[in-house]
Amino acid sequence: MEKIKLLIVDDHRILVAGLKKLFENSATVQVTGIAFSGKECRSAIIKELPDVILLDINLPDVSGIDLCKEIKSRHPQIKIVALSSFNEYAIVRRILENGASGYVVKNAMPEEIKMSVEMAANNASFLCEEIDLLMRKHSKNPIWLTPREKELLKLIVDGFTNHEIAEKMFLGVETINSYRKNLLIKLGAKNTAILVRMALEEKLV
Amino acid sequence: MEKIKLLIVDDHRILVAGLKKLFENSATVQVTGIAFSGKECRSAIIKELPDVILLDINLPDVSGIDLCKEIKSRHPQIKIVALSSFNEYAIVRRILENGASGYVVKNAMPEEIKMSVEMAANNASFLCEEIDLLMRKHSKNPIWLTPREKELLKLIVDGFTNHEIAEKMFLGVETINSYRKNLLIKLGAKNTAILVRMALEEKLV
DNA sequence: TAAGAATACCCCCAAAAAGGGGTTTTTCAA
DNA sequence: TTGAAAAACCCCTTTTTGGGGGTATTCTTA
Repeated sequence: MEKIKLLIVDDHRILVAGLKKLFENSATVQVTGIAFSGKECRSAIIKELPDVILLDINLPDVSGIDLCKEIKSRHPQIKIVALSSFNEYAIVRRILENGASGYVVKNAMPEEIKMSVEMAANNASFLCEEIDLLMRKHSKNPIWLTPREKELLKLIVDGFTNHEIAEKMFLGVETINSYRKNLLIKLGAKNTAILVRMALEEKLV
Repeated sequence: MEKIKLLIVDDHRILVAGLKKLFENSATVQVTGIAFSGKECRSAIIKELPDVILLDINLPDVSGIDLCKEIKSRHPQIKIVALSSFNEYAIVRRILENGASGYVVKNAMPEEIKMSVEMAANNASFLCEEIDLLMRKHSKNPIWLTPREKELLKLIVDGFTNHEIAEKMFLGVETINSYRKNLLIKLGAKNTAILVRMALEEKLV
């Protein structure tokens, strides 16, 4: 059986060195390429046709989420494992929605990283322990805002008054008022301060 | 001349592997120890008495800032280079105030990391390029709040009304009103939403 | 096709915040 | 010791928000 061809995409040079070392003596995985940016990643894919990509979602030139989507649409057979420092629900959810087979935080155990690559290659999905826990916790009380509500929330966070928002959204001030009150109830926020805080902390905008 | 004795403290195993590799063939630096937590760090210091510590400021068990302070008070001769993913002014400033000789982001070039350790050992300070730029930018318009203003801002972010804040701070509501208006002017914020946003984004609280 | 969201609108009113003016006392450093 | 900054207080007014009720469309999906 052939070894799994792995492409590592991350601008953290030291981390990449660590990853290379991790797979150095692996019987199942072979690191066939390294890329430090989205651009390098694209050309590496064409050159090497990897089976799995370990993809940092914070690259200097492109959003990891967009890149993930792009890769999956062009090469659906390539499996992607997202690699990131963030353990935030919104980010994980978005990257999984965009075709990633796994998500591993950078301080995960080496075994978890190895595992994630092998699982991905076998068409299975994998989340490191920390993220798995996070997803379970959040799936209990998912905060789901309608597109319109998100739009409004963003404008509130940007500091516009109801009057200004009404103009921007081509709606009546009363409508904005209703929406706003609804948002407070929906998020259990007592006032604008809490609303803004939640929006920023939970990355709702 | 003796080699610089370096202790690496970071819970990101892969990154640590990369760092070890980085110094493997170094003529000037020798990695004498590895620690994956604050606890391990403390015992490693006693055992090995390193010259320089590469210290991740996001350890699982302790705040890197507190740990840095603690180490410097017990072993003033040990130089500390902070290692982090964050490029935020408030964090960098705080860690430098607490005795760090340098600050390097994790996606810095390997040369920068080597440099930072050597500079630290020679009693010089070092900031990686990205952080150096950040510090220059922010030193132009430092946002300085008085202790009382910070206290107030925190309560605003926590969603309390002027009335509630007045009770908590044992002050009159009018006083809170004045302070609050002053905060808006000082930070150039137009309303509470912007105030909360700035407080969170600039880590003023 | 009927229920349920989501969207958009309306009124009243009270509470809170924001904008404008001030004063006094304390604290701390030049 | 004398200023300047910080801390605390006060009044008036308008704007913005929040709390409580509603109603009427569309659009989707079971």
